[in-house]
Amino acid sequence: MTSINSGWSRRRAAAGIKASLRALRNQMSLLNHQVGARLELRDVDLDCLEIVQEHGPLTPSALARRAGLHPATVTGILDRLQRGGWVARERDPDGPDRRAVLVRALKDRNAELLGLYAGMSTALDGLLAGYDDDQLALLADFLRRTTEAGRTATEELGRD
Amino acid sequence: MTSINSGWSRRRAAAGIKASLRALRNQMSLLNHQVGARLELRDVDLDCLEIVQEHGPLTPSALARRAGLHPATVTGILDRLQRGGWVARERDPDGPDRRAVLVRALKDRNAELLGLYAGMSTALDGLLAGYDDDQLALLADFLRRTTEAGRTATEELGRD
DNA sequence: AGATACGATACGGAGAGCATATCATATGAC
DNA sequence: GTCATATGATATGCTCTCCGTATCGTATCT
Repeated sequence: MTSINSGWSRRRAAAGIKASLRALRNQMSLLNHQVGARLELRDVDLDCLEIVQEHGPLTPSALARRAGLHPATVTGILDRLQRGGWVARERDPDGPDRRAVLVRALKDRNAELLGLYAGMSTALDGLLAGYDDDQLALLADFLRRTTEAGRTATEELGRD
Repeated sequence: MTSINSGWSRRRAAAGIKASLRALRNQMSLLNHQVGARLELRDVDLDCLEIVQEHGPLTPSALARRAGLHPATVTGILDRLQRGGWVARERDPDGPDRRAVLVRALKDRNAELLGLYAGMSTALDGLLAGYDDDQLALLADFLRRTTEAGRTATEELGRD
């Protein structure tokens, strides 16, 4: 009895978490859209900027692969990001591949960006204050592993 | 001493969670992008479809407000979603406002959509199996409250 | 009733995204 | 080495998206 009920309630709980995850992604993307509008950047520009900030410096083609975009599309995105002072294109004449360009995230406008996320950041601070250290660690670990699962799933869909 | 160290480590933990949240949003959007590509839908189409599925049926203008888009843009998005059989536009001649259109999510292609998310869903099932009921409840509550915080932050940026 | 506001969409222009071409550089076979 | 082929980044041109505005129908207010 207990095990049956338990299995059923766990399934419900898991489904609920998946739905919440979808809703969260959607809401955060809506927030990103507002932020991008203030900065005159497209959603995809912010997506790419985030990749460069987290995984950069990298080449435009590596960025294109990671973002699932055509290399020519990335050229246009980088033009906008560079024009706005968000990234720099670096060519290294002494590098191993002189065709390659390295895209590096600049910090010049970080404060501005942080400012636009301030509302969310403050709300999160308040929310997180209600958790003890163990719970925070649990959340961090869950987010990290879910992201990793997302990366795998994305790559699987991207192949072919 | 302990309180100072504790405060400092909590701050680090909170910052880490915020960064993980950003990375997670980004990765899930990349996954969505791949899903959308398979369905010949733009990212924004999937965003809107999700809103309709979760908060619908609603009018195009309500959807535009929620998504932070121009009403004319939503017309085009709904054209694509309708053409693909994802939503239906309903006009109710007996409704309180005969100008209004109601956008309703259809279930016809739900299985197809679920299939594209299957990789992520399975990975999540495995991940969630490692948590007990209390931990699942903690995660669900965190996701729900974070989404709510995101909604507030988005609305604040959207006003003006 | 008339004036005004609002919902949805048509239309046109600016620009995004991408397939392809181009040019420079790398890599491999011989 | 030399030639052929592959690869990185970007230019070019085409299609489609997004959005400002106009339009049409309906609702609301006085």
